[in-house]
Amino acid sequence: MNDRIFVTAHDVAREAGVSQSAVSRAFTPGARIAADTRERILATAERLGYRPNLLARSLINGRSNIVGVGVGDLGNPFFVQTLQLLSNSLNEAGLRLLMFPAEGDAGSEPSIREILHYRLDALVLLSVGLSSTLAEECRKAQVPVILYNRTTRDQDASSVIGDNATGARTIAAHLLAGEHRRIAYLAGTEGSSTNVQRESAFYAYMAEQDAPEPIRENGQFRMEAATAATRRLLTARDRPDAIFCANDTMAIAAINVARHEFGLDVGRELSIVGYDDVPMAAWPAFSLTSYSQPAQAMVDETVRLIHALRAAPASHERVMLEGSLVVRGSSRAVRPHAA
Amino acid sequence: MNDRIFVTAHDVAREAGVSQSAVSRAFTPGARIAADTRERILATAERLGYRPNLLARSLINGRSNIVGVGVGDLGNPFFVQTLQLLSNSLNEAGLRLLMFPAEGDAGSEPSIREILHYRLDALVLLSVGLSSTLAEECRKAQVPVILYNRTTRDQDASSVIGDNATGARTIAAHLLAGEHRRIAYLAGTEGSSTNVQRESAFYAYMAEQDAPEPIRENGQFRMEAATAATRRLLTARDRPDAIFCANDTMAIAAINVARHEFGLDVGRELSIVGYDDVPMAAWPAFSLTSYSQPAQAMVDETVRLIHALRAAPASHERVMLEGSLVVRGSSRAVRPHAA
DNA sequence: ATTTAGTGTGAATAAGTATGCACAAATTGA
DNA sequence: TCAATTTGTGCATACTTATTCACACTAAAT
Repeated sequence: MNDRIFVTAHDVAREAGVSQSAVSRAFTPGARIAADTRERILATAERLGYRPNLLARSLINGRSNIVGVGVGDLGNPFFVQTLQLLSNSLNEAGLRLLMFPAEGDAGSEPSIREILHYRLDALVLLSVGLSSTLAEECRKAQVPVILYNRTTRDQDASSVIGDNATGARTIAAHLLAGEHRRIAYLAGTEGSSTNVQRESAFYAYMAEQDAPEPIRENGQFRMEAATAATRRLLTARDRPDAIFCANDTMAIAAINVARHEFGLDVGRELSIVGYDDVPMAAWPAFSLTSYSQPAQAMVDETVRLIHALRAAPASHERVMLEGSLVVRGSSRAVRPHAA
Repeated sequence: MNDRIFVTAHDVAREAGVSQSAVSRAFTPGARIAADTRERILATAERLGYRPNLLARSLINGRSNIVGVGVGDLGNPFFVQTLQLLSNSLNEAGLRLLMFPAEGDAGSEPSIREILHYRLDALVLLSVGLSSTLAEECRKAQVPVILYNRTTRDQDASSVIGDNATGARTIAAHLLAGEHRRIAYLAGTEGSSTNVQRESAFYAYMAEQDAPEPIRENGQFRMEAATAATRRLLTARDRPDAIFCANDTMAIAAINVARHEFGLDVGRELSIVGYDDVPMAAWPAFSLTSYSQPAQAMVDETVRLIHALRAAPASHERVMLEGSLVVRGSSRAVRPHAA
């Protein structure tokens, strides 16, 4: 059965005329070993094609140098961007990225449960919810959890998020400055902390300013649902003249519908604002006004947290980072000069 | 140092009054163990929060159930789509996905080399080249390599690709049918098999039909380079009336430049055709004519290959799948009715 | 009743590496 | 020169689980 024969430290030891311990030390930075012995061992190892078996190494020191990353919908460019940045940062930090789908739908949680037992250094969930049973599993398996772009009431998990309240309020102020009369809110997944924070801050600010209550539709943070929701909004009698979409994916769907199905001049007849400031938002085809999330900074914080949690697995920390409003052509910033 | 205490099979054994062997057998499907003993052990394990350590398990049976996936530029939606599909398929097949950046740039190869020694079941490279030294490393480490959307002369690697020659010829025929007079080819990364195959088939077909030789620019398969290349093309005196871009990412960059920087009516004044048929190509904002790659089928074949290579690591297989032309608004299919 | 086959279990070992401990050799200090 | 320290190395063990072997026992068969 086991027909794959690998070169082991013993093979190298025999060939180089040393003990297996010496081989191990040659590959362990800072270990006590003579320089020339080390050289000879490394040369022999190179010649035989030996590299330490990382599984065995992980088995001994109890940590795998692997970070689990659960991703939801990769149709969302914000996750893709995050995944790219995270992949690079983890690699530079000498950590491996074990990726798995974690849609929160059927069949995903068993997968997470399985993966937990790789002695993960940490589990990062990208915009994925943390069920209480999963939290319990992680606690049992002693795997620190970091929620990315989401929080939870559960105190066992760390999180890295943007300042959604400030973002939503800034956007509300921007839209009100443009003197829009009928403003809609295209919500993300109901119950997700991200949507709850953006929505409540948005509605609260509108109420503070005595603006009429926004029309509400739900786009699930996804393109298809947002497309349908935008159609409903634009078909309704009291069609809005501005839509705040809870993320950029939905905003781009909204632009597509408004421009190509309803022939609207986005930015003049209808303002559309998104959230995240994904790279695509800057494309001239969309020129989407958006509130940026500092993706690189959020990833940096995530990696810092991973290191911190390796030292103190039981601790937890909640990080919140600021973004900024990026005004582009999809929204008018000031009162229109002609009615 | 090792302050994370885990529940081991011994703990469960002691608690359940059996031996460690019995615990192992309780978790090994098909092992000889009495049903009631098994039940009792599983219940105890559940109570103690025990799950087998997958690292130790992998160490023993010599395979990790982990598949390494090297990704290049995640700015390319085709890779993102592939990654999403692959992630789901591997998960369903009980395999884990270890992702790492493999741009082919500096600093990436050491990472691959490191990762190889996780006893990977296979290494899948998404549109990433396989250097001869890396091929040698993989051979030494007995890790089968699968090149996805690329091939190599090296006979040690398996590959899954689309039929680039047929695709390029079909596109050439499509453009010639539209009676375009000046056709440009926006090339991908020089030397990549994907670009070589598309380019040579495209040029060969044009020559066969006695069409003038295409203008050539290089866009590196990337958006930024393609943007600059398109500017050069459209600024030149003999501006082309059609551009075949070697992938959709470059085609979308070309559309952005043509439409928003040069004010061209894409599809009437200038035809733009891509390759891959990524989801974005269907958006009305682009409506990009493209030659589809059967992403799901390619991923299915990849997973099938992984299983085949687990059984016979030394073998290799080259799979080529057919796509089809998807005509949309960015190109005219027939002769324009008015000159 | 006795052999045969089969079942369930534990002891022992193996997978490949890291590391504490002991000891020899080399170096330092007086 | 001798004690004290430092350096380099090997031996043995540990990490955790899967699996072979041997043994006790039950059930079937003659």
